[in-house]
Amino acid sequence: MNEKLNDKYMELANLIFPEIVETVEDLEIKYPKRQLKPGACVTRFAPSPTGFLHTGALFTSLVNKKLAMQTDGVFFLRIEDTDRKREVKGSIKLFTKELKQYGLSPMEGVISDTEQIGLYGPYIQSEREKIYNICAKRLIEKGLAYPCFCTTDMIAKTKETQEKNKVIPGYYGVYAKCRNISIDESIEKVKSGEKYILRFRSNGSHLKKTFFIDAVRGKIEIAQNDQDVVLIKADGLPTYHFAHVVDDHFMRTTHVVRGEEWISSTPIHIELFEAMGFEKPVYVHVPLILVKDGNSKRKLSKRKDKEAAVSYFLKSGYQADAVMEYLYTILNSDFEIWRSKNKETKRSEFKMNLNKMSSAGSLLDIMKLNDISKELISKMDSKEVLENVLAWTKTNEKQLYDILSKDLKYSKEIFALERDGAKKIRKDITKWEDIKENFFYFFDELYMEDFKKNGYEFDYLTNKENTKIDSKITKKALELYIKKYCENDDKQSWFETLKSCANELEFCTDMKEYKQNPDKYIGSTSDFATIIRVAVTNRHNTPDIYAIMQLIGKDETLKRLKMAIDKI
RNA sequence: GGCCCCUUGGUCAAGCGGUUAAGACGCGACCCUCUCAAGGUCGAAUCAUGGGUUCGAUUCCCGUAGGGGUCACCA
Repeated sequence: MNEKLNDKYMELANLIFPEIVETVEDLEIKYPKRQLKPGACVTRFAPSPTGFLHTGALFTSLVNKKLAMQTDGVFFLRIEDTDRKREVKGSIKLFTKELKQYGLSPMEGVISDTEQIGLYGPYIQSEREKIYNICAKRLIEKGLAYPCFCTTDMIAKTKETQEKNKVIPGYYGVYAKCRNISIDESIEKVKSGEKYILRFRSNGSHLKKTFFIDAVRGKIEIAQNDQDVVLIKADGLPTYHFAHVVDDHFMRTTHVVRGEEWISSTPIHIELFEAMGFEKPVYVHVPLILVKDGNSKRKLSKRKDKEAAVSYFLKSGYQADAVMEYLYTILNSDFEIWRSKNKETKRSEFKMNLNKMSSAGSLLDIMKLNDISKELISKMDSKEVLENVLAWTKTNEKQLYDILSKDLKYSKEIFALERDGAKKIRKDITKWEDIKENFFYFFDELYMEDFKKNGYEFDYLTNKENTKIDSKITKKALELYIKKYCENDDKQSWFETLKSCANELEFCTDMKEYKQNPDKYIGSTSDFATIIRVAVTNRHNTPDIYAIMQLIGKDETLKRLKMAIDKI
């Protein structure tokens, strides 16, 4: 009796896959276990080509690659393009490019839009149809998969009824119509050319528990899968679940690192691995990166959040390095402590520990990224800054690029200010996008542009509380200063001149004295300097004003001072 | 709604039965100072909640609440 049933299964399998002659055993030989040292982890990043690289995906890629690197394992890239409807052209090219930009290029698999390397390929799922079919055939032979002739409409109706009757929705048990038809009938239907898909015959029960050890969270206990999930869709391609099991087995993945949104479908995967007789990988479900939305948090959304695209950071002028450094702070809780003790050490030497990964999703903290980025840029010398700024402006801010390129020596000098050889390095560049706002006044063209747009920033002084400084005093100060200004002064005498001017107009040149008796004076040296500063740079917050005057030169300085007198 | 995951200051978080509950970002004050940034010093701010277990719970267990995830011929 049993033998007869087995024969029927074989018949069905051959009917469905007549062209498949290879077996699972052939695949085992073709894709043998990898010869790696004990403990080496084989990981992969497996995105679907639906657009750009997502920030959350960047994080999982990081964990994947890090895990492989620190164990002398392998990190490969596989493309999960089994949903042809959602495919966006050019995604693969973009993914590989963006991974590279962030230093996360795969060591194996898809390495560009035209190349794949490695012995476990093909690494694009649409090219692996045959492999899935071989495995599916085996499942049919074992009676663990069956053709389902239900239409999507029928299934939708069943679901509706289930929801109305408050039973768990899905294709399982008595609701799995095609599971329960006789095998002879199945064979007949296939023979007669009825359309079908392939479903898994689950033996699980949602009343029973299954469990797995998650490398981040520990033991996770969930109800067994009891759904007869789809294995092969109408278009002949597998669903994620089936492809995951087949691919990660034959690509010999040891650690499946993926976002925590996959936890709830893991029981399906477990059952599928067991049905195929494959060894299960270690699951590493990493936390999601969240974003604040009103009072609550939510997953970074491709549609709503610009930060969801990794390109956003580069476009804004963050360095990939800063983004990675930031990602490390959520990667392992003790990274920041390690970093404070190893300031100059490469991140690659930091040992990641999956136990120390937070299991709660974390909010993307732009302020923290800013701080990291600022710190990183402060370590560059002027040459490096200039190179980076040129590279960034070339594609993102052409006008500034052209201006900077005109006189590279001068451009380098403005970045050298309070940087090269300085005891206290100026830390005011967070990202390259800030450059224009911070340095525009070094260029006449941009200075005028800013003036026309915003006018002078003298309000900073005249609107201060209890200030005695008004436009009349401002004008007087500038008139006096322009007479005394001498471009050949060294810094010391420059400052003396400034102070004497200030003194003449009853500004206090002694800060302590001024603080004690502010009423006795018009303002302080600092206020006086601010008047000059605003006239020359149109900003009240700039680096050393003496140095700026030296750099832009006498003519430009005088021109701006005069202009200010005129325009106030 | 079912199931699962998560819960220490505004944010990232250390802690793993006894701590003055680290540190970082952010915030505030002061110092320094020609402004701003930086730097220095100091400060405000956290164990979601109710029950247990225990001599003792932030820590262990159970419940509750809140947040998140997931319930496709999408991944």
